[in-house]
Amino acid sequence: MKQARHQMILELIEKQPIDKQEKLQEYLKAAGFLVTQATVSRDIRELQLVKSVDGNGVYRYSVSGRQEKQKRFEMIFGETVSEIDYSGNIVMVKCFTGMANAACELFDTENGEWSGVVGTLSGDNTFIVLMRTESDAGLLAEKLKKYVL
Amino acid sequence: MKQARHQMILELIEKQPIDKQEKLQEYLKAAGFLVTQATVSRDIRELQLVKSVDGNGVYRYSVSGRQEKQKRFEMIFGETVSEIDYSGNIVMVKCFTGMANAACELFDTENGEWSGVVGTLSGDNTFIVLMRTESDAGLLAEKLKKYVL
DNA sequence: CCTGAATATGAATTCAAT
DNA sequence: ATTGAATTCATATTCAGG
Repeated sequence: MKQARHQMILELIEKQPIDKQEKLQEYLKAAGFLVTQATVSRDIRELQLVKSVDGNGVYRYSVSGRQEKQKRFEMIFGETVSEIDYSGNIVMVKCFTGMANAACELFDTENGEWSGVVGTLSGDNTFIVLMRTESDAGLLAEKLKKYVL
Repeated sequence: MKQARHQMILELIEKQPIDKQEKLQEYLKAAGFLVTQATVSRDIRELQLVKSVDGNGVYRYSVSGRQEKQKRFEMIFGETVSEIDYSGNIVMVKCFTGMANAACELFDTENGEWSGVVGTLSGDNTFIVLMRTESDAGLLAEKLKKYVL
């Protein structure tokens, strides 16, 4: 139940500006989800939504910047990277031809997420990540593998 | 007064997690700004801060994703681009040597901000933006010029 | 664990004053 | 235009029950 409701909430808040939980609650009711404001409050926390203010002075719930960034990363990384491996303290990221630069830039902009990164170097088909230690390399490789489709 | 207070608020919320306006109010008092919760509420709206939730379940006020993205764009674009011009429906963005790809990628990721963009093409020192119409090109050039230092 | 009802807490707004 | 005091409104939490 909760799963589906969360999904619906995400859809609802991106379609129209919703400025209060009560309103969201109504939309949910219309979609067949009978819940109280208390539940909506919890859902909003769990989904890490934020009540932001849009230019003028209009409040609306929306997904956080972090989440958008993360989603974007997952999507693009998955579409450009074909394989991850590592040896010693170097992680090798194999990409579809010509995609390595883009993938590498993407990886770089996402810095702050990764720890132990010394630097990156990109060719056409592959980029490498030089890590502080071998164990850092292993951990990073594991993490990145999750994004490969 | 308000200007300085806004600045202080931005500094305060990034130093420590602040989960309610009352707490922000106290920090402000410590910094010599005597205001009420009502004013803090207004400041927060004017600064477009959001109350977000960080991984665990900890609320904190922070600057919105949009703002961060915008700041980042201004900073990098200003540091990589040297000159903007246009002719017909093409905008030419001259960059410091070797920077064009990065600047162009940055421009692309900021899509949604620009209207009338057909596509981009990057060399080493320059990238071009093909626009729908000549007037689109003029408008974009004007906008982008503001970011050149 | 998930939820609702009631409640407590937090935040926005109104109204008046400057 | 900016603010504070009081108020209303919105949201988080508590507590109980499934």
